[in-house]
Amino acid sequence: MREQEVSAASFRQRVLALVAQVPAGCVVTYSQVALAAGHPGAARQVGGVLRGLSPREAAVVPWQRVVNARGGLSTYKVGAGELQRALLEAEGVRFDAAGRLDLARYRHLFA
DNA sequence: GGTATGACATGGA
DNA sequence: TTCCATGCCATAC
Repeated sequence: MREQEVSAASFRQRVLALVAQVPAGCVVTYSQVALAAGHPGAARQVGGVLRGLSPREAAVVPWQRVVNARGGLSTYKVGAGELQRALLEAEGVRFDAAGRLDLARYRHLFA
């Protein structure tokens, strides 16, 4: 999606476009996505968008690369958390004993 | 069009 | 550093 199209899209569309930009092996926080989408403070809605992803969208958008500010996973669906962690580890992201990843190391910054 | 909801963030204890 | 309460705001009903 081009930048013009992104700016004209709804918050939901922007979130999907932004998350799609995150390269493998990197992650971003909900607040980062909200800010980049032009709605600072709407971090909660980022989760709301990902919550309602259709199976087809979930297959295209790397939703597993979106984590909370503590570097932890916040998936609400039982099982999704394990899947998310497995996907990230497959991309080279390591988790510590507390189940959190090193944001300072894996965080992706939007342009 | 109003109300309820929620995959978060942040500050204080 | 962890736990609780409060604020925020687009979506879904």
